[in-house]
Amino acid sequence: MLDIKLIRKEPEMVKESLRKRKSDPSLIDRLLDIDEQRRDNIGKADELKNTRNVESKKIGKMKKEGKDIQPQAKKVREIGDEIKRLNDEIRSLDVEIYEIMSVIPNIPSEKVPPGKDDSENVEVRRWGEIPEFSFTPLPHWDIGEKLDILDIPRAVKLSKTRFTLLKGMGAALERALTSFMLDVQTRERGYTEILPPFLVNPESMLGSGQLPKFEEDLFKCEKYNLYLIPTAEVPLTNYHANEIIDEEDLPLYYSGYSACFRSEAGSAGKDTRGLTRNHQFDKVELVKFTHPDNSYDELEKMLNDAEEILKRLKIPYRVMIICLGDLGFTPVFKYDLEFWAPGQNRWVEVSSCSNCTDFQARRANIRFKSRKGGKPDYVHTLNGSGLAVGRTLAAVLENYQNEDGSVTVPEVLRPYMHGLEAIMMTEAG
RNA sequence: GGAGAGGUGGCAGAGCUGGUCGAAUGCGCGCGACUGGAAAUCGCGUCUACGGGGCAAAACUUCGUAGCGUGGGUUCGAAUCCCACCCUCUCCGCCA
Repeated sequence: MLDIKLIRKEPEMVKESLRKRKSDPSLIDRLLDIDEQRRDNIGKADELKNTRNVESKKIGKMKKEGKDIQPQAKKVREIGDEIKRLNDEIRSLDVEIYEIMSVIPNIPSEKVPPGKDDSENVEVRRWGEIPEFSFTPLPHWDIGEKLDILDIPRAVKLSKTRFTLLKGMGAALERALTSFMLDVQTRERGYTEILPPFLVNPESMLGSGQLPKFEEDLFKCEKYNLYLIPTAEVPLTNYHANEIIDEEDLPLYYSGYSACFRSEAGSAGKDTRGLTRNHQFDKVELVKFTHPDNSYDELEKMLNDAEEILKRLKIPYRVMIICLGDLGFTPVFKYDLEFWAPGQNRWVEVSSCSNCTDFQARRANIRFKSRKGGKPDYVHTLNGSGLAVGRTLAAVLENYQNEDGSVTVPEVLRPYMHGLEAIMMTEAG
């Protein structure tokens, strides 16, 4: 949600931003028109309410004095009818304003590079050596199948396509990765761990920006009016919804594991194999609530927190800045982390770290205030994956595969795997 | 799921035989006085949103409106009455 005052003040700038995002800039003219009507009506209604309050109080006095209140009551009732009419108008204008406001995307930072789609994202740095194999490295789904730790056909039998099932050491490795990620973020990087609900109400989905525009991407539990979360960003960001945080307490860092559920509408044909794009996956999420003055610095730190996981796993990756055309609805600036997948001979996204500035804070009504007074202001919210667990598992399998079909367990994960050094054919299952 | 009780400001807690209630009181918090400093004490202050005016603008200020779980209704007027929904607590049932 943008600030309506900003739209009033600089409509051309907002329109230009919409044009760049291929949204319809005429929305803004419509919005400003309704906004003016609304304010006009509020002014009229408030004036009438004032009159009503004054006249109404007179009735109280008249009653005490034993006078006939009927003529006065009739007069005030008529004022009330007019107020009711204006209120109805205001309400329908409010609805229309909200409908428009909630589909206007955030205004990208000026630092976002131009570009029409993900092919124009900008690489900022690489870490690690791309490994050389003396054999042809396999994609993770082949590795997983051979080791009998990834069973997709059975997952499909149980559920439907685009669901997966981990077995034996595969499941254990997923758990190890999750614990490792959470331990790093909570014990070393200052995040407070949250294990959130995986089903949330529509208000929460509105707060973080999934609704109303992206309903088709969500799984809904119709009977209970709840949605399965597509990321822990939703519950973590809404954690402070409708609250005013002490300025002294900022920044706040939260990290949480959740299963994530995405309908993947419109992704037919993409990444159909393996762990890369499924309806359900595990993720450790990072969310920050920061002072508006330092959200960009905090984004850099958050990016480093996500990178740290890949560094310790010794998986080569690169950092990308997302260009205008690939940015999405909510963030003003976004980094992606992509690991090198030798079995697929390509880079695969494993994390996104975004600064959403006050866009979500406005929707979810998350503000901060100094104890010493002053007006509350909206916090900035940031979110990032730290990391997507399923894809990280894929990264481990592909980067740590050996010629005999075994997979070496990365050193940092061994404490979480009871010291296991490698997953062998014979140990499968 | 059944029975009952209840949801008031940062917290606790009055008000709930409708008008003078944005709402007593206490705590907390902020500023000031006192003090070598602190505690205690005393004084002042302390919600938010929207709309209009003042200011280049923000801060701020002034006027008005709204808000006592949420949404409707009754009434000239609702924290107070009625309805629906949500939530919390206690007991029972069920259950990992």
